[in-house]
Order: sequence, then C-alpha cells, then structure tokens
Amino acid sequence: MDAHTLIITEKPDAAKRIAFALDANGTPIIKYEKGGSYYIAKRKFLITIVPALGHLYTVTIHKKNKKSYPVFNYRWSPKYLTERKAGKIRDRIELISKLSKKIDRFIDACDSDIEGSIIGYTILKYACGNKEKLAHRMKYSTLTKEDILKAYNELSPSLDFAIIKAGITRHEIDWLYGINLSRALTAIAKKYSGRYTNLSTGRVQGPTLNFIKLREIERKKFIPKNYWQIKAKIKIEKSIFLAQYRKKFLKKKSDEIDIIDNCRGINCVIQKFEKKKYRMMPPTPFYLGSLQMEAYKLFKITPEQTLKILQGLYLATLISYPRTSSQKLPASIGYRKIIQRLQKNSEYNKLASEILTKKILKPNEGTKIDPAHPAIYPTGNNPNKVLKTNERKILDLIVKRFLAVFCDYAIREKTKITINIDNYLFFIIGNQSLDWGWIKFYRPYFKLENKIIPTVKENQKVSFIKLISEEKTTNPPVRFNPSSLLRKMEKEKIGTKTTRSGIIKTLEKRKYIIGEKISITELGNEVIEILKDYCSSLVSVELTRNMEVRMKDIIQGKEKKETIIRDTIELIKKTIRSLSDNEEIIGTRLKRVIQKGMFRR
DNA sequence: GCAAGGTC
Repeated sequence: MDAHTLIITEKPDAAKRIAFALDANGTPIIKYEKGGSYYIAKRKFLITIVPALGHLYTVTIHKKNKKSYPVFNYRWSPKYLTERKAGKIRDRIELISKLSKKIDRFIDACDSDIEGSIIGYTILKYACGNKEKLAHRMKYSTLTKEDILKAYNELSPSLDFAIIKAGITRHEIDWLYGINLSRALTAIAKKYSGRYTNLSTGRVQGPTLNFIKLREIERKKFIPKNYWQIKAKIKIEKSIFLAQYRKKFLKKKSDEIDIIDNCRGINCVIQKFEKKKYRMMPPTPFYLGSLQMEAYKLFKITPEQTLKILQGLYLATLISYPRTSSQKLPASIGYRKIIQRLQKNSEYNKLASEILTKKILKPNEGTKIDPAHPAIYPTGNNPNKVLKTNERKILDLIVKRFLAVFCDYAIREKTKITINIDNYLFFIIGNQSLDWGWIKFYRPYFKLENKIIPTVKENQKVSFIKLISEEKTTNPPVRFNPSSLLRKMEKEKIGTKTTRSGIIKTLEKRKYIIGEKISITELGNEVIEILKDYCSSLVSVELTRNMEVRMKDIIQGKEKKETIIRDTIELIKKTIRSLSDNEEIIGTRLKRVIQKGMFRR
C-alpha cells in the first residue's frame, strides 16, 4: 500500500486550492460527505485534503449548574458541546477523525498565524488521536499554486509548540476572566433586581465600552468657546471673493475689535500670488478594517453588515478572502489577468482598458501585512445571480479601489492670493486638478472639486467691499459611530480584524451602548463603574498589552503557561471575593439601572 | 448563556 498523507486546512477554500495545486494533473477527486466535502490529490502517492471550519475545539466546562461561579476547571472540548447550531462541527470532526485512520503523514496547513496553529493542533490532537507530535507544518501566505507548491516542498518538520502554547494560554485566560466576571455580574443583578438580565464583560468588551464612557465624559466636561472669523469681501476684476483673515480663530476683545476698527479698506493691494503643484498618491488596497470604515462612510453600512456581505461575495468567488489585515497585493495574484476579466464587464471596460495600456502594473501598497492573506481584491468573475443592492455597492467599491491602486498619482495645483488690506493679511485659496490620475477611477467614492481663482499680479489693486465678522462656537468631541469605534479599537490593538465588529454588536445587545452616534446607557455606565471599583484590569487596554508580553515570553521560553494561569486564577478569586463582600452595594446599583429601564444618558 | 477567537 502506498504512503498516504492527510492535509488539514482551516477553511474549505484553502483545501480546494491546495488540492488543485498538489494533484499532479490538476484534477483532484472531490468527495462529498455529511461532514462536508474533501479532496484526494494524486502525486507520487495519495494526499487527502480536508478542511476545518475555523476552531472545532474550544475551552469549555461541563457542569450541570450553568450559573455557578467562580469556575476554574475548564478543558478543551469539541465546540458542539457548548454551542447550539454546531451540528455541522460534530459532523466535520467525525469526518476528519475517520479520514485520519491509516495515514502515514499528517500536515497542518491551517493559516500561518497563532489561531491557525491552535486550530490545526487541536484537530490533530483530539480528532486524529494524538497526532500533533508527528505532524508537519505547511505555511503559505497566498493560495496561488506557486506559493502552495513552495510551502509543500518546504514543510516545517513539526508544529510550532511554543506558539500553540501561547495561543492556548490566551484562550484560557480570556475564558477565565470572561465567564467568571460575566456570571458574577449576571447573578448579582438577578438576585437584587429580581429580573434576569444577561450581563457580560471581557478583555475586549471592557475597554471598548470604556472608550465610549471616556468620550462621554470629555463631552460633558467640554466648555464651548466663542471665537470670531473675519473675512473680507473684495472684488477682483469682475468677480466677488471672500478672503479669509490669516488668523482663523479670533478672540472678541483683543483681535476682532482691533481689526474692525483699523482695517477699513483704504489700501487694498495684492501682496503675493503663489502657485504650487503637489501629488496625491493613489489609495492603498483594502484590508478588512479599512473596507468596513469606507463602507460605513459612503453607504452607512455597519462594519458587522459589511463583514457578512463580504463573506457572501467571497463564497460567490467574486472577491478574495476578506478577513485580512494586509495592504499588500503580491504579483502572484495575477494583476493583468484580473483586470482583463474586469475589462469584459461593460461597467469597468473603459477604466480597465486604460490601465491595461500600462507596460508595468504596480499597486500602491500600504504597510500593513497579514501572515496568511493578501489585501482584498476582486477576482473579476461575474456574479451568477442577481446581487442585492448592498452587495452590489460593496463589490463596486472593491473593484474601483482595486483599479485605482494601479493608477498614476493625481497632480493638483494650489493657488494662493495674499491680499494686504491696511496692513492686515487675507488669503484666497484655490485648488485644481491638472491631472485627475487615480481619482477618475475611484469615482464616485472620492470627490474632489476644483476651485479656480484668477491669476493676478503682485501690487495689483483690488476693490474692497466690506469686512464680514462671524461669531462661532467650538464643538465638543463627537461621539463614536460604529466606524470610528472600530478605528479606535484597531489603533489600541484591541480585538482582532474578525471580531471587532462583533464586539460592538455584543455591547449593543447587552444594552450597554445605544444609537448610531454611540452613547453609553445607564446600564453600561454602571457596569463600567462596578468593574473599575472591583476589577479595574478589565476596563483597561493594559490587560491586552500585558497578555501580549506574556505570550511573547511563553514563545521565548521565558515564562511558563502554568504560572500565568495560576496568577490569573488568583486574581479572579480575589476579585470574586470582593464582589461577594460588596454584593449588596453592587446589587443595589445594578437594580437601580435595570428597573428604571435602559435610558440613554 | 456568559469571553474571544476562528469559520460557514
């Protein structure tokens, strides 16, 4: 009997692409079973390629009493034991388990990041019967045939156990904090309010909610200030212009009155005329976060909805894998081939044709990278069913952004007239495009207008009409919306590309936050206050920072998983004790906001 | 059910 290899991937698409790349004739056999489809490729020997569906195993506890806390005796089990609607996962595990029999070589080809490492490890250990120590690791960053073959020929001899250990520690700590604190809050709320209210918190939920609270505090503290803006109405040749005084923010008594009194328009002359060309670089390719933000800005589609739409477009093979943090488009995706496919679509024919005249295609990449995926790009395939409005909008956005990325920079010219009126300087600023470059390709998603002002000569006299003084008020910092909150989470490195939008949704579901311009509810505010009083680490981004450091230490062998878990449990024990000691106060606080209903602040 | 992290 020939040797037989089993390759495990993180998701179905990866299994398919690997099967087609590895089969000597490019025609692997596709098998359909209850647990999903898998592939058999033939090389010198047989290779079975079977996909997971992300994590198939997770941290769980088996106990009759679902409300008791604290709980520390967890273990890793199949996900279907804890999640409803996970029947698919049970079937998948059974399929992989069956396929793992009579296998000589195991290869973990899950995404080459920490989570991918855990997904592969748990499957090899629990579904395949302790095969994790025998398995090889296959790492690729795109699913092109070239990359796949290279990864297959350069297998790591073993899994990266240090990374796996660090990742598993992260899962367990999150579980310990999340389950215990959520249960404690829910239980105390129920006991004192008499009403069941599902309360929760965690390493990411806590700080995210706190961002909104802090913004709310800034807004409350904010004292609006009055200021004045002065413009001069003047006539150059036959046109009227408003020239802005060189200082944009004027204080009433000192500045504004001074000008009104002294600037009479007796001497009104052009002091300077300047022109300056500058470049506007094309945009960078979309990663998940930037696409979610752009979709919200342009279409008011929430990040959570956008992710759902992207998943649909991806499954319909219209776009590449959407859960990426990369701004890179490697040449191996085949730029020209994709643009040629887009060219066949009448909507993009003109734009695509123009780009194809370029001899060299070079995308304007950003700096962000992703260990497992390139940036988001269209495949150029035609939809085989009618797309819904929002799907169409998002796809069009992706196509136009992809095209724009290959375009030339735009050339703009800034024109500035400096006018001296009785020794006070005023400006008129103009702006125009000399070459639209990429902007033409990204329309209507980027709008830029020309404001043309006349060419004048220095020392030329102009006629003064009058001064206009406007009183204005400074605005408080704006509330977050789903997009700016996502950006904030990204900036603070809280959550992951895939989970951020979901976390925001969870805070909404818990009635901690409300509104499109997000504000914190009384309930959300009380939860934050309680956490601050009794478990301050859960409202700060520092817990994540700290965890990152400790994970690194595990990877470098400087710290032991057991120590970190022990410390975490000690801290949670202490926290739960102080929650119990102060149960009545906390209960009364929660009761107040729950019984009142969840009004906006 | 509760976390956060994958995936459909």
